[in-house]
Amino acid sequence: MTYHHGDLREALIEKTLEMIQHHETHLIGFRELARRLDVSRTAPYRHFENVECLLAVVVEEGFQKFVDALKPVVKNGAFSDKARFMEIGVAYINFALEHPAHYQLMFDQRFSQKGAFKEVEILTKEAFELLRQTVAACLGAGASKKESYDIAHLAWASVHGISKLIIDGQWNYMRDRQKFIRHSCERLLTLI
Amino acid sequence: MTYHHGDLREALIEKTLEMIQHHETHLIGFRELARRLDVSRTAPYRHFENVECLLAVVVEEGFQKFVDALKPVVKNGAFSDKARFMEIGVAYINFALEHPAHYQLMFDQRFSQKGAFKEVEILTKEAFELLRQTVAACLGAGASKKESYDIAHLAWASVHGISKLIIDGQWNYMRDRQKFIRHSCERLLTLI
DNA sequence: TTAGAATGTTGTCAGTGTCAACATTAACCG
DNA sequence: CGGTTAATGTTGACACTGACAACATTCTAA
Repeated sequence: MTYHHGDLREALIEKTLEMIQHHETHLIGFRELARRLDVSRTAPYRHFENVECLLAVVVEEGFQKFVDALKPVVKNGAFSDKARFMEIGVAYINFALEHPAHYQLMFDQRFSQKGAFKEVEILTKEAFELLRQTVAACLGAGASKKESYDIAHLAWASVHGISKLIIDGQWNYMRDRQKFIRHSCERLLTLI
Repeated sequence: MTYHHGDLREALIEKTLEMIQHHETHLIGFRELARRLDVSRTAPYRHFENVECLLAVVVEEGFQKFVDALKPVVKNGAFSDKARFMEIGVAYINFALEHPAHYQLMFDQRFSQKGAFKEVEILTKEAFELLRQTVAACLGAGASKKESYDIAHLAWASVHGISKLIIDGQWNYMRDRQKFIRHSCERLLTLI
């Protein structure tokens, strides 16, 4: 047994992700993580100032995965612009539903407030740009940039709202969730 | 100085609301509340099983206020059906922005999961019905009930998404928020 | 008036985050 | 190679939280 762990920093991030996937977000904490990694309670402090800083890194990784999930759809040449817009919506919501706890964390107030966590901010913008450019393509050359921004923001809000309401259990009574999602994303095309 | 407080239960709810309004949600807890109400640390347990149960009551009051804020718009005969739909959206978002912390709590996962907190569930449905009936009126007699449900759900998601993204600080860079909100609610009319 | 229910208090335990002081190991430099 | 220093891990301590049990006081109703 070594006194030094090897790569505790990475291990902390991994275990945190694991706990998030297992819906144990409420149990995440330095003491619990240390216990699971067989290390002393304050060892994590050598790698992260506090729990929030660790979570911020996990959030960054979430947005990275998020962008990676959306990019194939955005780059897929088989879609028309409008079909692409719709498929981005579907892919967005499905990502959220496949990683609910992670998605929650990614959009937690803590990481978007007061400009701390700059990396997170940059990645969010990157994801948004994927949507915005698709909207701009749908609108054609005649439209203003502001209009593409407005519509993209509204579309973002719509898919975010759907994701949130489903994840938070507000629509537990709803059957045929997938049908509703596709249907809604099709409907959102009328916004353009 | 009386040994008994008078109405500690009501006082706990009031103080909790006060703390929410002062953006001190993170400080809410039985010990802190007891301290502020000049009562012993475990006195709150005589009135609420645990903190979550206290919060559930506060959430109920939130939905009550919410419904009260939307009703005047719904009942206002001066609006056409479509204008009413739009104004409900604006009123919805403005309620959320005027009571951000309370709104957050109202839609917290904890109170909509697994059918506990039935009162909350009933009030949510009541608020949704206000929107759904307006949508049904817009659609006219020819449309199916399912269609009004689908569109109302999507519209709900949209205004919820806008509210959440603004409250959570994701759109801090956005100027002319009010203009965007009205503009978006107008755009949502194309969904019908 | 008095027994029992309601309400409030104190003591205790387990859990958390965080800091300071100390121990061990790794890395680098002469 | 050996020794100094930085990186990393540990232990102890403190303040805070939720929660339960045992006890105290007050209110209520027979």
